[in-house]
Amino acid sequence: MENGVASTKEEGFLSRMALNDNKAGMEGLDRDKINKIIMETSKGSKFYENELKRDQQVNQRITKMMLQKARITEQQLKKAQAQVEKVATALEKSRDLSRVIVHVDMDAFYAAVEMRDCPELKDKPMAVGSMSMLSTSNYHARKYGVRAAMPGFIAKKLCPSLVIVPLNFDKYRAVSNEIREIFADYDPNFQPLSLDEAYLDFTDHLEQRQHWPESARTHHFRVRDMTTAELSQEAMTEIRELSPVLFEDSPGSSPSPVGPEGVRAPAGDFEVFGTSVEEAVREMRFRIEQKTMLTASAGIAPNMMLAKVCSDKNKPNGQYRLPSTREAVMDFIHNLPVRKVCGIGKVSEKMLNALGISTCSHLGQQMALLSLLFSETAWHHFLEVSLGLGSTYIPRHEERKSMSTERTFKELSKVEEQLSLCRELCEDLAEDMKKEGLKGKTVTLKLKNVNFEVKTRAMTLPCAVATVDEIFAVAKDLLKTEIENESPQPLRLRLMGVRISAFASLDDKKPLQKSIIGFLQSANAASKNEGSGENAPVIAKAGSPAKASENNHLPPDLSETPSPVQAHASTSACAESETLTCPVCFRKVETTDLNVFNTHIDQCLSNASQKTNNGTESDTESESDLKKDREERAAVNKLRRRHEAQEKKSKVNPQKGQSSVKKDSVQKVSLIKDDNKTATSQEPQPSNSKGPVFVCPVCQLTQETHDLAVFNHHVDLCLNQEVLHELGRQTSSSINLSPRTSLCVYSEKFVKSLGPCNTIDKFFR
DNA sequence: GTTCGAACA
DNA sequence: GTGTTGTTCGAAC
Repeated sequence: MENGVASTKEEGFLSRMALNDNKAGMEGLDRDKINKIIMETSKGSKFYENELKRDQQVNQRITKMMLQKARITEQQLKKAQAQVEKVATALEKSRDLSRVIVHVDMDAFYAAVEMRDCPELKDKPMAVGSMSMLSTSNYHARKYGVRAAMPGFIAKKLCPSLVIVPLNFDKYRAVSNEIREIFADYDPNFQPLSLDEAYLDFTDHLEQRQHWPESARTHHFRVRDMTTAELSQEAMTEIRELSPVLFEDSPGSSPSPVGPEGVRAPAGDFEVFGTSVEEAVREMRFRIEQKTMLTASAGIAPNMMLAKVCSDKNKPNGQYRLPSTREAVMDFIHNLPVRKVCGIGKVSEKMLNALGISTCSHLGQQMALLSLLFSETAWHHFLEVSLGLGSTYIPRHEERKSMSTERTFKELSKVEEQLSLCRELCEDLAEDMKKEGLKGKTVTLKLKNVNFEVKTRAMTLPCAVATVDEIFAVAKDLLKTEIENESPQPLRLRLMGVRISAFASLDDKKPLQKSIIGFLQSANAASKNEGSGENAPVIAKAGSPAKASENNHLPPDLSETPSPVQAHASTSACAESETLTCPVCFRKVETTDLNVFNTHIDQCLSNASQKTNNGTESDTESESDLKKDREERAAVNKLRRRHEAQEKKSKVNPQKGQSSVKKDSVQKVSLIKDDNKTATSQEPQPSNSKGPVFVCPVCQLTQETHDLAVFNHHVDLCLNQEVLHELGRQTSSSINLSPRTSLCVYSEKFVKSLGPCNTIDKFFR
């Protein structure tokens, strides 16, 4: 109520830096004094400067919004109002008050666990985390303004006697498992939000509960569960004192005091809970407390949005039920600060405040305006909030959409260190991916420099990847590009992260993967037999049978790590086009079904390998087949030699030596060359070489690189494909190209190419 | 459809 | 001495 308005009239300090007292246990604090200390401690730091910048950006957004508002006509507003009413009517129709949704939230969870395990902390202001960052604080500390997401060193300024306890996730996870077991008794499909929070649908439980005998609603105090026979009254009192570790003055509805329905045995060793919602929830909280010696708070409401707000109402160690009537809901919403609503954070709050909106009823009053100033998704959400609506269905199990790992460190500017850190992150990520059996197509690199500026760079591959080498191949390229873009200045990093997303289900990929590996295996065997110089080692690396499925045992040497193309060659192929070209017979396969395509390749491969086997292991092969085979090889070698000759010339002078290249493309290449003539083809280009984009003269596609060497690789690659297709045209009608010959065309350059891996994709088209 | 920054929990 | 993980959205391309 009061806090919304306060941030609109901030004087001099950044609203985003100021104390966020939107948290239980933080009412009635001396905000001004606390904010002064926060500002004084922060001022001048890089972090502060960045926050200042971001605050100004938000202010600009607000200015823009206000200008937009000023241009809105009466007529527009009227029309908007009609539209809003239409949507509101529809929403109102869908209002469902029949579900009983509960949001449970452990009180100051990490801090409470630490206090439970170390009673000396009980009466001290304490927080869990480090000097850099606190995860949570106990209620003593909150009185000083110390709260979650506050750096420890600032907290120490606010409260010099603060005890900071390091995080112990294993412990919290163990407790979390304990409470989840209890949740499952009330709703087996409960949705955990974090280690200490969950949504539960109590509807079904309550229905059954009505028929439960008292015995099923009777729960014992902890002492009863102890194996030791009888505990003295003193011992029991002691345990009870330990239990609500948090506070003396809890707002109410604690699981222990008897409610109207509950029955407490005189000795206090068991309690019978009633059949109402409140009783059921109180029982759940009681059981949590008995099991973990920690308290929880809960909110009971007809939907998730409201339940979450309600669980905060009587925190700590309390619960609040919002009756399931429209009237009660609307009353509840009326003065509710918008910031209390899940999804409305400090930026949205500030923007709404600028429009004079601080409570949910304001929201309802201004909906027409909001519908003109905010996106559809945003104003629909606002409208729902203003009507007290939220989801009544708790999703069972949401599938993960991304997985990431990131690390903050003290300044890292050396390229080698950055690369090796990047690899470490990829190793961690790959390990996690393996645990969940995931593969993803999009790799995102996250960088934060010493000025706290965050950048993300992503690359989507045509095929899902999972191993260290595959992920690192992409992340490394992304990182290298950023390093190049910054050069000659170094990237001064304080954080690096790697994320993988766009998951493919493993079932989709497995069969095809087998095929490609088989493909490369045959090739490897063939190339060894043939002993054909340059190709052999490369093929062996990408597709040697032992390493094909798990090629994360490559040497850690950075220069030896595979490029994305190589990574793909070893794992997968994707097909998203309408027709697919078989890499073995070069015929177009009219399908988008990878399994069908796969079967086709398998067929081709088995034909081919039969031929190969026959050739090497039996004498039954006909002369003509042998001859054909030799012809194929001769053709491939001839084309390859021709291409190599062209390539040598083009390395020296890209304009020449590419006879098949169209004129206009050549001009583009020469333009690029002029721009880069000072750079050697081996070294990353300095930032001043940004100039024109590279357009491949063969495939006509723009290449995302400023490095001529990289670009050359790509052109080589395309030329190789030309060779392939030329060969394909020559042979598709009469000669069935065997895997070993077609594999010869995977020249070293192809496999080593740094170019984007859609080249492989193209190959399969 | 992809990429990227931003907001949010 | 200002964290980590994951999701979602909107804008730009």
